Amino acid sequence: MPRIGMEPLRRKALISAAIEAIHARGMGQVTMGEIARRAGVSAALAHHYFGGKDQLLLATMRHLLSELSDEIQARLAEAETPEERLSAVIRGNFAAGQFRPAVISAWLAFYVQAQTDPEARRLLRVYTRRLESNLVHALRDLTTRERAARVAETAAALIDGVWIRRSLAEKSPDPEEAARFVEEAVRTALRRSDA
Amino acid sequence: MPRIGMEPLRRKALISAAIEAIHARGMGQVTMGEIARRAGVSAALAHHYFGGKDQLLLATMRHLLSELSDEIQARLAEAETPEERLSAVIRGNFAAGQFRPAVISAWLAFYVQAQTDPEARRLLRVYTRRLESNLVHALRDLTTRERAARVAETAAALIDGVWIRRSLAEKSPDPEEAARFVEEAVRTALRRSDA
Amino acid sequence: MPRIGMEPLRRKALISAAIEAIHARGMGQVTMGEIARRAGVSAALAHHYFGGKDQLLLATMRHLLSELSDEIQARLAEAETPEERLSAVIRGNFAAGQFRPAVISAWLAFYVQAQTDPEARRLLRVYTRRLESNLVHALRDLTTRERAARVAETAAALIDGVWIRRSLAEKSPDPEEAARFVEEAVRTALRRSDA
Amino acid sequence: MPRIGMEPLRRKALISAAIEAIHARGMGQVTMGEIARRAGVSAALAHHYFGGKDQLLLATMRHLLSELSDEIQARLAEAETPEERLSAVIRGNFAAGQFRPAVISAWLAFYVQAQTDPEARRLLRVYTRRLESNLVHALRDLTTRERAARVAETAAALIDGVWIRRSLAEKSPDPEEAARFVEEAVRTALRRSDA
DNA sequence: AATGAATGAGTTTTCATTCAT
DNA sequence: GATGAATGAAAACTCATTCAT
Repeated sequence: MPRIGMEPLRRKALISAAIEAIHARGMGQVTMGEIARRAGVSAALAHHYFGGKDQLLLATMRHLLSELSDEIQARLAEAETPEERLSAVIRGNFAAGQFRPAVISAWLAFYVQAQTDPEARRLLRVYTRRLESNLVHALRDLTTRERAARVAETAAALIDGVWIRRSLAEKSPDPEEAARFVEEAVRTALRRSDA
Repeated sequence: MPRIGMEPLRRKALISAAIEAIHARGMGQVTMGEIARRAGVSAALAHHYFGGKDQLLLATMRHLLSELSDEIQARLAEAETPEERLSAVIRGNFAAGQFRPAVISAWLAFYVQAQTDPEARRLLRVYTRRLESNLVHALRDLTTRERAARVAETAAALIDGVWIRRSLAEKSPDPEEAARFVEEAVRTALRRSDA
Repeated sequence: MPRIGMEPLRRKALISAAIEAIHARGMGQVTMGEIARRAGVSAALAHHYFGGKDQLLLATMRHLLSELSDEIQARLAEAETPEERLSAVIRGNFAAGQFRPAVISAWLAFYVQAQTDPEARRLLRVYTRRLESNLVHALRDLTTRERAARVAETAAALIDGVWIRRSLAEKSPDPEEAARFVEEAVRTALRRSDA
Repeated sequence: MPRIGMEPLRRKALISAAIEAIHARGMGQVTMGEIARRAGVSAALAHHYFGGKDQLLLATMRHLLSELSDEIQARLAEAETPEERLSAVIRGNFAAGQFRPAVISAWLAFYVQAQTDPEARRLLRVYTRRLESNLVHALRDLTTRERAARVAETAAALIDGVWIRRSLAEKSPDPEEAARFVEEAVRTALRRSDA
């Protein structure tokens, strides 16, 4: 069933399938076969497009990272006050598309991968730095420059921490509630640091 | 040359080897052979002792959980004031034995495992609840009961968040600095919530 | 962009590419993709033209056999004395077009193929018989009929033996020197058998 | 069915099986599975012992080369005159264990392999040099030193050439006849070179 | 108790081949 | 006529697990 111009669609389908498969089976157990089956293509095609399991996984993470970036940029574009910018960064991280069980599984797996795989680590650093830079930028007008860095780190840690903890909680994660929780905690840290 | 009384030593050696192997190869790639080789025994023996790969990995997890618990309990036993108890919980989480690259890799791997494996999830919940309970207990005398729960959650998220972020940073993690950072952030949250 | 009259050119290009590919990767590892890429066409087209890998390889063999035959016939056409005819056969086998590393690899590969593949064996027999017949014919006027057969076999063995040994030697093969060596050895055998 | 001390036996069985399989299927088509099945073991074991297909093939050739060497050395040990030494080298190359269709297939395949695989080429050089050295040594007392080198090369080419040609002949190869043919041809070359 | 030997089951990977355009 | 797309089938290779010793 070869049709022309299918490559981009197949690639997307494979990446989506990879996210679901990682969630369902766990990163350690996913096979190219499983992912390809979910995407409705042959394992051979997945290989043809991505070159191998590791590279499909990296492509998947690049995709998630870029989606996350888009979520945050879209919110930042509409933000007008410093408070809104701060909120945009936090809420972007808990956007509906991101804060889903399957995506969380992929992120955690990515953290693990980053421990050993240099390319994964590099990608993760890009995300980390971008988050920090966004936070520092938003906080610059809300406190002194020295405090901004420290509050930004607190905020980043809270985002990651809440993210992970919520993803392991019994009930399915509630993005709105999680974002609100982080926002309030950061606001608290911020007011305190004004004093 | 089997010697009597070797079993407990071999079990410990295998668990340590598992932690190192997870760090070196990544959870997805660890093999019984690799673990056994690092422990200086045959793969067949590792099998014999633990019953299988999954169970060896779970035993490793239980070991880490119990070590963490011990670190915290030891510090709590010496704490006399509520502030010291709070500090004990935080610092226990960043204890030298815990906050090492290999152990961090193993912990992250277990977070991932917990997304799909019920037994791993159960074990991780035990840790989560114990941490929360320890925190709430320490905070009870420092603020109102309602605020205690919220600050405890903030503290827990900060611990996990700082933990992960530091473990992925360029420079090798500094337990003392990390603990201090979390302590200060929690103290800030606490003072603010008094107001 | 199909153009008319391209087929014969493409066929030749594919056969040349096959020879190069066999040399570069070894007969066992050649793939249609590799050959097609070297010829600058798609694997599908190579398939279309030749009907399959085996048949492309046999066509390549037929091509080599026929080139060798042409080399010898061209030289025989110009030979006037029995000695010249003998020389023509020997030198034809070491003609520049034939005695190149890539072609040598292909020939050896075909020898191997001929061990198991009946069609390849049939083709190789044609070459063997033609060589013998050419030699016997050239030798007929130089010695007795009985001796001619024996010297022809010696000559044939020397041609094949020198061919293989030179092609595997460290230095790149020197056609002129190889041909002269065989010629002299055959002349020696011939003079001796006169006695 | 694991029994202790089986490794050397299995290795030998696998090498024999490889020789037969190469003959039956052709080098390009042999699979580890086929070889292992012929040896009565699992493909996994073949991998375990040899590390991969290429290495099994190299091990097979090392085995054949060493057998050939043994055949020649055994004959040389019993030879007393220069003529007997010369005969020992020639007949060793056509020894019953060597001059069998399956072994011939393996050798040819090895020649091909040597075109691209450096390790195979290295091994082949060892054989080539040893053969030449044996021949020159045997010829030294039969002619002048300068002629010895040239006759040795003729002899070596004859051995290889007859070997290959006989292996492609219709009738199954006759070692005795082949050896006699080469011996006579070499003797002829030798007598001539005396003059 | 401990291990080397052995394998079955499964995974990645490669390719010739086919098909729609 | 020519190709990119797609796949089935088969191969190499890996590994947890079992078994005889």
